[in-house]
Amino acid sequence: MIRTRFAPSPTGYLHIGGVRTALFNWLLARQSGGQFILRIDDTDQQRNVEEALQPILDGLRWLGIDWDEGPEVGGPFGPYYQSQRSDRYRAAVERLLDGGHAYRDYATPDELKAEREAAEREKRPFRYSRRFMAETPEQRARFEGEGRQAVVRLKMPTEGTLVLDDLVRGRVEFAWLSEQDHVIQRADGTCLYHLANVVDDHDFQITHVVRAEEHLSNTPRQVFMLEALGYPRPTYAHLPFVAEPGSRNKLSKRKLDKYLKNRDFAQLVEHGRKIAAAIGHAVDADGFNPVIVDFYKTVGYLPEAIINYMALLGWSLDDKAEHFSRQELIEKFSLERVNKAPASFDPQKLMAFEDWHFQQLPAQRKLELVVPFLEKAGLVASPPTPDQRQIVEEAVAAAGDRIKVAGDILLFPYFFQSDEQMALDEKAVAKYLPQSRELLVKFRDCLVAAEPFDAPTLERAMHDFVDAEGIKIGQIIHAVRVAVTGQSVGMGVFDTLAILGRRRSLGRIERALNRP
RNA sequence: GGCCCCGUCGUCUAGUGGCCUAGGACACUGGCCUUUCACGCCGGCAACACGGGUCCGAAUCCCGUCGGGGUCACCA
Repeated sequence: MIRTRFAPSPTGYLHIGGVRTALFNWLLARQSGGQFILRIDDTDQQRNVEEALQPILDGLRWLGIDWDEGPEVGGPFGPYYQSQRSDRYRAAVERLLDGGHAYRDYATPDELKAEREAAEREKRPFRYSRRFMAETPEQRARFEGEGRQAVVRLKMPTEGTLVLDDLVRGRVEFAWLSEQDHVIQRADGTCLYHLANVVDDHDFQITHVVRAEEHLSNTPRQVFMLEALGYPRPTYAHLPFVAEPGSRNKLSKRKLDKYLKNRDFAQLVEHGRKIAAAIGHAVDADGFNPVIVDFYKTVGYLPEAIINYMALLGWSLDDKAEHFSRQELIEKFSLERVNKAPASFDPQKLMAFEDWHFQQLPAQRKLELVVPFLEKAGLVASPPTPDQRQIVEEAVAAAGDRIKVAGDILLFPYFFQSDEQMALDEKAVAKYLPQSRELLVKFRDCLVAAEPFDAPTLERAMHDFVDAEGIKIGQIIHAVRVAVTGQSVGMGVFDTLAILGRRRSLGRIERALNRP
């Protein structure tokens, strides 16, 4: 029975790199009929754990990464918050102390710092001298008499090597000598992450520890602890991390400004901001950032597209397969095929996956996804009237793959705006309207006469008009578009006219003609 | 700096000694379609970090170099 876990800290946001780690853990559990556990690493007691956790939980749920045990669902091994498990950790510390695998250390931070600096000066690797180690009551009494306070440190071995068989890394060796006597319990009695991690993984019966590569170097101390505690060693798999676009550095939420210098990244952000602004969502740099999952949710990306893209960031099935459904990923995923090298996040490729997945959707589904954006933007009633629904349906169909993200419906606001509300792109107006004025006046009559007022009829009407006038279609079609939509780009003009209907089309042309 | 990890087109990757004059995808780019935009179609550019071995034969194995990253907290 495979049991995996994802252990986020309540930071207030779900990092895209975290998603990949969670996904791989989830996939592994789901494909084997095992369990995926969510544990909250909140040992550095913050104020608003619940508040800082909610976006993470929401993000995971939105992505379809559900957990069998953890916050909000409970489970037989709870609590699943590290802050509520301190007695478990203290008991483990006691056992480590009793077994001689850890010791109380009374060195002050300054004394420690001095040792570190001395080692650096002499250009030798630092290793704590254990000068203030206390293993007997007498020693403790003496140090405490000096007013010192104790932390608990691991008493790491000084010889031999640890051999780790990592599912993605292969065989990795560490010399015990180069490991530090890490602190596992602070002077105030609270425990540190590594200890908590080992205890929890054991308590929750985690069989496979799948986590980011940055934890590889931390593994020896964890193995030391779990062996000292008599726990079985889980199977480890250290994933390459998700890197910045065009670099090998770890992707970081705080470096958005730097990423914005990357053209593709800037494009993605700009596209997102436009949509977010239209629906009244705050677009400040901190809360609205493509490194965070919430960004995609806000803009209307498909969770299955993000899942698909993330799965391929460091994993592949073969030389061809690109598009996977959730179910296919569950069936095909394997840690053996996870890459070792970091994979950098490519906004354009994500968008390509989004596009593909969105175009797979049936019209009805697209409609459901798109309507909330129009509602939030105040372009349709909530819920939309039957007439509005009709227009949305036609617009989505006519837009075709121009809508890649649900929020892209806002590219076509003019269907839902009154003539007065519709914004005019002055540059487009200046470019196409003046020289086509006369033609536009004449073409108006074709629109009056067209029967029925649908795209094929209108197209025929325009071609007849063009033939009769002896002009090129370009001399009239752009003017019509600008007059009717206010823009120079968009979906097919005839579709646009048909969706707008005769009355509104004529009204807008009239309006354009009457502009000073 | 010590220790550990990593190194195939710009990016994600296929590749486990001959099928590789290195395949696919995204991006870029030329053309077609369309007098918008998007899609689609056809074509192009573009990589085994470097140097030594081993071998009849190396992107694939070994050694070294270089480069990148991670980690060395009373953070997680």
